[in-house]
Amino acid sequence: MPTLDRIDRALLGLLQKDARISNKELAATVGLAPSSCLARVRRLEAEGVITGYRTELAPRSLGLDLQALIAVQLRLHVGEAFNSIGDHLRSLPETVAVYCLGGATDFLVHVACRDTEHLRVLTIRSFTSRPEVSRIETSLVFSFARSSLAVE
Amino acid sequence: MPTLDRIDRALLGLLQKDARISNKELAATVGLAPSSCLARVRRLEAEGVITGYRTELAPRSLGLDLQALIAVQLRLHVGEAFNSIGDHLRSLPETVAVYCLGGATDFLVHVACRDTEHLRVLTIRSFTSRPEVSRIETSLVFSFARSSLAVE
DNA sequence: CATCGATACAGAATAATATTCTCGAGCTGT
DNA sequence: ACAGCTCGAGAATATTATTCTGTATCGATG
Repeated sequence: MPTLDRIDRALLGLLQKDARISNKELAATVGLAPSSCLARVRRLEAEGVITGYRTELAPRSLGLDLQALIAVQLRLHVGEAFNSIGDHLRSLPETVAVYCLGGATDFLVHVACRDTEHLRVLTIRSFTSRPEVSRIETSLVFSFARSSLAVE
Repeated sequence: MPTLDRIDRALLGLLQKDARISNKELAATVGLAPSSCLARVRRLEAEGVITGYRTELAPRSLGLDLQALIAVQLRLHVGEAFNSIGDHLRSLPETVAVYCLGGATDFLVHVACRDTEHLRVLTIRSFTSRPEVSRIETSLVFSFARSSLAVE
């Protein structure tokens, strides 16, 4: 379990905001030499603190004008059903994120669709017609904002 | 409204998976010269198709072992309340993501906490004690997976 | 049908950056 | 004090990003 000092946290804060910041600028901002800075980042990657670098896209630009959250209740709450439906949900091209939850709702799936017809077909074909699924409830997403984790 | 051709989509697919891929490798994979490839990426950024490059961290590594979804219902459904509470929720250091929803729930907030005590204090101090908030319902997040948007 | 203009790409040249390697400083425990 | 360790700096090298220029292609127009 890695221990993160002040410099590590500064690096993580900067990288969260801009994953493509150059190592040189990163180093200058935290007050390290580029070589030392690079070693730190490599270590954070190797230790699993950094799990990936992702590019964020505007769904609108891809013709995905409609986002929804689909709450899923399973019929049987056995391990197998959780795994199979979980994998299925994650593999859908419309899926943005999948939450596995405690409580009345078993899964919550964030999806991005072209239009209401696309969403309608999706819910039927990939949700309610699955044998593990007992019922679903779909909510429209008006807006969605991601936030950086506090590293201090 | 930008139109994306086959190469643009290939670039977006690759960048989603690894935001730090080098322009050289990107170019080689899609079959362009580095200069042309860079021009495309710059254009995608300028057009707003690419909204940012983010580094994904393991919450566990930051000592955030407990994630929750907090469903928020407002007392008054007026525009002002939506804006003020939305800004507030987004600004919390514990916030991972904020959804503004249609339906019974007005906001759904994904938070990451150190432990149950942290979560308890958070819900009271930053949620139920806000005047705009009517009631909240907190669900434990067992697992959370993000997915890439389909660009095809 | 020729031509103008715009767009997109390639390739070379240059600037900037990443990466590796070696060295030395500071700590720790003996 | 000394060996062993960690961590960072700085130089050298390799790789990459970026700019610039020329050329081909396509579409519209006279």
